[in-house]
Amino acid sequence: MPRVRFAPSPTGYLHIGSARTFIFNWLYARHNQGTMILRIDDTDVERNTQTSLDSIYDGLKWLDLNWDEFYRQSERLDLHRRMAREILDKGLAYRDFSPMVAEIEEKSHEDGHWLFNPEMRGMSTEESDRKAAAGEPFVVRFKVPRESREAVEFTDLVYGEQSKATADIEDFALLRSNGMPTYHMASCADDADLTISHVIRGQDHLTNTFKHILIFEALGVKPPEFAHLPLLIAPDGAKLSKRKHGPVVSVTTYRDGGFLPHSYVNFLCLLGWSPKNDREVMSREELVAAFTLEGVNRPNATVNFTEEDPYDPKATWLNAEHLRALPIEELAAQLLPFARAAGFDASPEKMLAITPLIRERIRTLREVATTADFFFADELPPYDSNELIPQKGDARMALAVLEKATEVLKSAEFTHDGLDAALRAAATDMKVKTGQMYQPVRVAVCGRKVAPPLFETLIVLGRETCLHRMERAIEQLPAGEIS
RNA sequence: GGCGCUAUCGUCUAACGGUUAGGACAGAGCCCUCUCAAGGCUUAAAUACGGGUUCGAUUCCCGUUAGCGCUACCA
Repeated sequence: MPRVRFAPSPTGYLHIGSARTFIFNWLYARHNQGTMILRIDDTDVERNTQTSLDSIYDGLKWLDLNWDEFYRQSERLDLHRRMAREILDKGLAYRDFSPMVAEIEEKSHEDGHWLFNPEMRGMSTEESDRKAAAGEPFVVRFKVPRESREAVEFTDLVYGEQSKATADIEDFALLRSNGMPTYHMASCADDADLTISHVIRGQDHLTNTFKHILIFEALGVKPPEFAHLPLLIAPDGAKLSKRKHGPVVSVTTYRDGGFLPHSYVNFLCLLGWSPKNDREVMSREELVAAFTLEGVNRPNATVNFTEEDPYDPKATWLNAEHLRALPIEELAAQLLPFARAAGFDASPEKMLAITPLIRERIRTLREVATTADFFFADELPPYDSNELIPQKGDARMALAVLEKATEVLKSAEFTHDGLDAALRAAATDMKVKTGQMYQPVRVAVCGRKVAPPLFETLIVLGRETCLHRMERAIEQLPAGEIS
């Protein structure tokens, strides 16, 4: 039974790349009847925030993603320290009493690659113990076995055979001078203790993996399998970041933008993974059934957003697809809060009546605001009365048509067939094309030319509202041109 | 700088040595039609470059270039 984990550090809101990492872990676990573990990697006390933690929970909840076990690293510090101590005692690590380098830049400016401080690495155990006992601050560093071993190797389930010369791995820290474990130490200690079988994470950790293998081996533990995921990048080629790309990197942007949680999960899955059979619109069950690590691609994937449109067009299209696949009742229920947020006095009944009319005209839930507005307005907002004039017609025709239609609507049966027959007959009667009949009526009741099909719209609006709006339209007609 | 990873239409991707290099989104056009959508059809659009290996390379190897990642007492 595989055991996988998603281990975010609560230092920002839930990033879409993190969300995807969770999803791939989750799909792997569900596909293989394994265990999904959520582990909060909060060893960096300075940068952790409760807001960030809340955002992670909110995002996962919205996406309807669950987990089977939960841990917080901050509650497991004893374990991390004990394991670090174990490595130190085995002589596989050493204390480094060098003062902390203030400037991060300092090291990177050096030409060569910093590996270790010979003085510290070579210090005798006695002296090291004495200095430690005297209270001198130190970090514990892993003693990378450059003499005894040529390279560290492993097989990545996505990227294949990996190898790195020990000569290229620096003596990384295990414990900070304040006693807190570093990410490498805490992560490996927990992965070992929680018997994680597969570590599925971003490719930015690929080169860290060599260090992690060293830690597992020092602990006398068999390393888990590793599967690294291609990164999500912005159209400008850079890694997605809030500072540079703004809210597009947050999952809440999509939630607030009216995306269905599952369609968004579907979209994220298609970034860096493919079922290899051209399937794109997939249910959650289908994703679980189709997901394998072999299907994960190696190149980074671009999230295609622009200044004008923060949403990837494919995400929008997928959302429209899922929207249409929803039962009317379900869609109406999803639409309701967005309608209310737009300031509409929306009742569930009315929403249910409108939903079939807009279902194929909206791509996101939020578009209910611009697509269904006239259904909810008591009084239509001002519109250009010239729009009432039919194609190849004039104000005189508009007036005639509107008056005729008003008569028809007073008595017509308010059903699709009833309205169709009555209005069509009226058009024939007046010797105008049906379009010349329908368009003025549409503008009169909707306040614009672009709207759902006319008869259904009239039915939902009801006879009374329709007649009122027709009356208002006739009043608004450009008077001068009529006589 | 060092080390690592990657490279197919604008974007997401398929083709695990032999295809007219396929699909989807976005774009263009046509059809359908009471407008707008939805739907149908059509169209344009790619193997980064240079060497090998091979009867044959998108596919395997090497190099170049480019992008990304790591190189912290961040994760």
